[in-house]
Amino acid sequence: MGVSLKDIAERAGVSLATVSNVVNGYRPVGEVTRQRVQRAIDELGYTPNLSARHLRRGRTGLIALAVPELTNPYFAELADVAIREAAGLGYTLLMENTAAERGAELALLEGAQRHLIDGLILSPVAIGREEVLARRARMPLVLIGEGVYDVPYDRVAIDNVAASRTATAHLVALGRRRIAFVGAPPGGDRQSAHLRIRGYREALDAAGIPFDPGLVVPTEQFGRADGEHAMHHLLSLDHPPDAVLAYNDLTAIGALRTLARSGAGVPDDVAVAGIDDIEEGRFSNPTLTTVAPDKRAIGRSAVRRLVSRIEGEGGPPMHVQPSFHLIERESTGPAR
Amino acid sequence: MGVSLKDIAERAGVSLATVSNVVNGYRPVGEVTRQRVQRAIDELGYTPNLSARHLRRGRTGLIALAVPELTNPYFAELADVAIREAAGLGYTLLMENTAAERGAELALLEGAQRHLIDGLILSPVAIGREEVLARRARMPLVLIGEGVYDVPYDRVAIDNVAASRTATAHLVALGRRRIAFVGAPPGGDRQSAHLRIRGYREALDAAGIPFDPGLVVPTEQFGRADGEHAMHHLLSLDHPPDAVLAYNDLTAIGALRTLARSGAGVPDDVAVAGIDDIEEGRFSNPTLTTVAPDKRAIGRSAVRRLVSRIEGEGGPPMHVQPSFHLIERESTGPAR
DNA sequence: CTGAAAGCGCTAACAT
DNA sequence: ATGTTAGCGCTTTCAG
Repeated sequence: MGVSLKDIAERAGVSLATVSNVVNGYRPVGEVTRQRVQRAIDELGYTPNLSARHLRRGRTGLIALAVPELTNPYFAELADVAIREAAGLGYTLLMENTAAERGAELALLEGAQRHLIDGLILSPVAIGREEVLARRARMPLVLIGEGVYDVPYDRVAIDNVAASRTATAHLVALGRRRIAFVGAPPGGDRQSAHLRIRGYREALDAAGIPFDPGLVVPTEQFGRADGEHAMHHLLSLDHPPDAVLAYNDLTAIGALRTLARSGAGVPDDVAVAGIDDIEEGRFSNPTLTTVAPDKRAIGRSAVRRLVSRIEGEGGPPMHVQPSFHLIERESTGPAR
Repeated sequence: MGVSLKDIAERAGVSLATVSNVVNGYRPVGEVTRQRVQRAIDELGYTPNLSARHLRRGRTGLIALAVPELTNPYFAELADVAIREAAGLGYTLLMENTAAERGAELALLEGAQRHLIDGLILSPVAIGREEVLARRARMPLVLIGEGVYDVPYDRVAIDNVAASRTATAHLVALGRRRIAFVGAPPGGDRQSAHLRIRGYREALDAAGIPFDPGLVVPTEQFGRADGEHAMHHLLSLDHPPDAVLAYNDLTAIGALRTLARSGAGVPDDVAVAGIDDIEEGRFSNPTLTTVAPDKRAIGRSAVRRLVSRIEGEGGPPMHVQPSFHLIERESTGPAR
């Protein structure tokens, strides 16, 4: 194997403990000794064996970020922020893919990786409040998104109702009256879709526009293909919508695709808006109006909360609510 | 702490070794004993402490996939495949972001994470052949992409010259004569861009089309914004191109954006093709013609090669060359 | 300020 | 088929 503390201790003519203290700085070390040790470390190219350290400390320095889809740009962008933040705090972040499967989310929740990671950031979509409440594992947990709410864990999520209301109000202000919502939850699960629909309805109510259930289209998943199919369905209606709010940017982009293919003008015939502000929407044709959550804040807060808990911070669970803002682009803009 | 082997051993009235063998199956265990041990494991909810196992075995079971950009869909899709493959082989895959920085690539190459990971899959873009040859670390290494070639390590990469040649030949076959290349390397580094330019030139030569250096546009990076700017430049030329091959799909999508904004017709006025086959290009407007590398094969081969080396496979370095194929979509299709 | 030594939980070599 | 035990490399008491 490689160079160990013992090698350094021998070379520098000191004890193991002293070398350890030079490395970790837990106790003061005399200047002369420190230099001798440091030289030995440099000469031999010592780096601590993390497995041994972890075994001894009972912690691994790893945390996991579990998301329903790795290839979803929203989560990729979030992961990017979270990885940097974790590194800055001395932790390594591991990505987990739950594939939006109940079993996977549950397993993680109950400590599937308990010996590998010190804590978990989970974006739950397939499990509900009861399952989180029934959790028995003690590993620190931070939830992101509004998939599960009102549980005794730290949580980081924007106000989805408000975000959705804002986007819908924008469509209303544009003079749209038949506003569809694409991306309702298939079964009845998927809490965050419910919240976004609630915001949508609130904005409709506020504008005195009657709610038409026929304009709310359920989708299996929340990808581009789902938006594409849902839009297809909407265009086949007797009275197609004049605007669409999609569950997220990805489904919105799918909708744009169908509209382009059908020859419908966007925004002239149909205005389209999404939620997430993924970079793809800044380059789509037309560019996509969206609600931008503060992804930086989400990623950083989630990691910070988790690390605080790992390092022993007590206190009641916190709910961090990062901000969001509407970004108007071509898909709801004036006619070109 | 949690439940340990010792607890199980006591509960089941057997030795540590026997429990270990039930868990790992290294030695046969009597059926009756096995059942007693298994019951104890289930009742106490035992899971092995990985740090201890790693310390003892001298391996961590972690491997890293280091890419220049986490938010690039190509790498996200690759990571998705690789994570699954690694899990299937009993390893956990860690994502590392080099941000295309020389220092980061070099550090990883030289064993920055040596005690955390058993092996590294690296997609080098900022370092060159010499730096890889000068490597002193002994940790197993697999390179992906053609950023560095002809080095004594396993490598997984498609034939970039051929891929690019194929795409260019397709544009030629469409009757295009002024074909631009967007995404040349800025400095002179970035080997894979060179290879793609070589393929582009070969196809031009084969068709008897003179090479026009003014149609090769360097870009800082290889993202959407870079394609957008490069296309802007091309449209400002006295004789703008009638086709564009982009370094990758992302830059191609940036080019599409500029073309849409300028009112140019795609493919009528300008045909556009990319390389990578990211899902985004299947939904862009117009949809993007691209060269699709076998990402599944790339991700799986890279992980398998690495794991083989970690587990002691010797032999000369292998070069795996997954296949690719052209996918014709609207951006080079007939006029709508 | 420094040293000695216990022990984290596991695997594997050696015994029975 | 099962048991005993050394030791992986580190941190952290307890002594000095």
